[in-house]
Amino acid sequence: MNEPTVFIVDDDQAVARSLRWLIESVQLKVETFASAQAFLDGYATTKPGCLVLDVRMPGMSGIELQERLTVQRIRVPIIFITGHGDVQMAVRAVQAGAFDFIEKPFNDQDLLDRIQRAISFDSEQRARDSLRARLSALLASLTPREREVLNLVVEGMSNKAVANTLGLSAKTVEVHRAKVMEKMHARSVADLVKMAMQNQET
Amino acid sequence: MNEPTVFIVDDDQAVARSLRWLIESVQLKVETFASAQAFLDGYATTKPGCLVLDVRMPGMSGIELQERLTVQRIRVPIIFITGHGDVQMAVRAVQAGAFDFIEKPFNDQDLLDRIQRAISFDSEQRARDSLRARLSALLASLTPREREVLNLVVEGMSNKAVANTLGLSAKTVEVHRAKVMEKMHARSVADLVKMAMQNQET
DNA sequence: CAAACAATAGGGGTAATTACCTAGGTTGCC
DNA sequence: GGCAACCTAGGTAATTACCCCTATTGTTTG
Repeated sequence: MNEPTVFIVDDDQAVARSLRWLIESVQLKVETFASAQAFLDGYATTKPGCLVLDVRMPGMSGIELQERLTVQRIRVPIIFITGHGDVQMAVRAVQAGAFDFIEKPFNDQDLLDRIQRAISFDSEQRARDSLRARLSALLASLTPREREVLNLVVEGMSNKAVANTLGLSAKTVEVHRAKVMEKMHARSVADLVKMAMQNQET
Repeated sequence: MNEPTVFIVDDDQAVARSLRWLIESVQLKVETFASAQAFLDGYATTKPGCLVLDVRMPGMSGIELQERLTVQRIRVPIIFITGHGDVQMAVRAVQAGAFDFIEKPFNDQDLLDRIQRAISFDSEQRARDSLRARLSALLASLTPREREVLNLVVEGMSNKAVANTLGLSAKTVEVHRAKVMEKMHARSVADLVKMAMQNQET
């Protein structure tokens, strides 16, 4: 599960086989799918790696698959492969977040290089995502009241100001605040502010 | 200076004229340049707007101009216009930050729409940049010692901890800290942390 | 229904921050 | 030389934050 996989989606089995052969030659794990739908059904988002995707396929096209993945917030890096140069399609795909877009015939080493870059990108992205997920989990463990207090503390308010804003006694705010610090594993207000900022930036 | 300008760079004067006519028809300011070099020489980075740029030109190409602008950190949004579809070039240009890349013949309204989007993007980008510039100016007004103290405070350290780290008395740290708050126009540690974070994120 | 949790609030004490004052030593510049 | 800045540091008092305790009320859940 930890080592990256290159997912190949191509309806042409001969192409898929030769891609598999090429990519396996550099000791990368490969999984092939004969259609976009097969990929949607069979892909486990927890697996790191990247997607090598044919643009034009019967049924769901590669572009449509990209759209579906975007809607589902699945952000596996996509390297499109296309047989015939359509500039508009390529530009739109890249603007929509495609990692790369290359034309056949391509240079084998060039493709391998791009795959390596896509895998690195995915790895960094997963690291960022896992940080954010841990943060969200911490925030989710707060009660509604604690979240309110947290927000006001992050705004720079003192306990007394928070108490006035929420119509509570200063004592109660102290309790909530201490609980927030404990639950968030924060040792200072600075930590809290940093966490809150990181969380809202996506 | 405040209203956006569409900069057109095209060696074909007939094309430049017809683009100017099209764009001026929607009450946008236009400046035309007959070569990439002319644009580099004549463009004032303070002017908001976007760049409509021909890919292929004698002398410096549109792509080369994009590279030069990137090196000089000039981030005017670029809409490339090309006569012949080169997928690799389009993809590289977009990956390098081009705002858009369209082929001739293009739909007039489509181009105008993209220009409007580019102008909006530039406007937002300039707003972000000016915020960052103001922040940098505030930070630049700090003395070296104040900056050290700021960094440690942002790390979440107490005055005493800062004093120990820097080999100072707690009293001295208090003075620096107060001066930092005043110079940064911050009313709380939370403000300081936010400013420091925004500044390091580019 | 008992146990756990959430929200409320008080007492009492220590530590830290903030605001106000003074003041000496160094350095760079006109 | 003198002025302005920076860095240093002390006193004092008010405010605020942090920590350990108890306690009541309501809700949720096994």
